[in-house]
Amino acid sequence: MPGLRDVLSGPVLEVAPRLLGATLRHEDVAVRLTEVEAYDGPDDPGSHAYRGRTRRNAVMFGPSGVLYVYFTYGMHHCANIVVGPADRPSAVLLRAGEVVDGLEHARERRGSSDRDLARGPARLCQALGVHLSHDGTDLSRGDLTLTLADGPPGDVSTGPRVGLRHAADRPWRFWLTGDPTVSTYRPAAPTRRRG
DNA sequence: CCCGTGATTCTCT
DNA sequence: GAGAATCACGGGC
Repeated sequence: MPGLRDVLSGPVLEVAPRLLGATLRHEDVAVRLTEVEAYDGPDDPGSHAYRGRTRRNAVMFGPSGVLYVYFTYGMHHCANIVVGPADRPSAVLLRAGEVVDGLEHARERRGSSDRDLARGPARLCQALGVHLSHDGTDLSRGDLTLTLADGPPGDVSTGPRVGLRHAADRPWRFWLTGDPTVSTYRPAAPTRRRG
């Protein structure tokens, strides 16, 4: 049976759907992933890595199996799992999940209905208590761990990515068909010009 | 639909 | 450097 690192080092479009049903745990809270999105290396205009390495995206250029966390819109954190071969900066954005352990703690952090605890990339981070200090964390040890699902999680759907201005139409979003914790689809906000 | 919110990145100098 | 645009979002109406 291949190890976590072996699975995650494959091509991002193969790895992303395999992360559905996997469990990401931070201390007492665990989330079963129900929706993810692929960002594929230097040729993907939607990826943070598209314009090369910066301080923010540096961990995308490192080994697979670590968490890439960034802060955006002045208030939200989003988490990705770095995947693919080491020379290719690819990652899988964790868009939504179901809280399967530490429900009380997740409720304290979120103050929402149970369905919405991790329904969206920033909500997922908030429910898990993941923030910038976790950027670059290795997921195979420590208090932040990823466990792959034992078998196929069920039907998987594919569709366009959410909220990007560039290359959103690539059907690189994967989710568990019919799962209620999958995020609501919001197309990218139109670019507003200052007037 | 609107808009908060502030770090990051871009585009000039 | 400075100033401006951008932003893989979410809550509220």
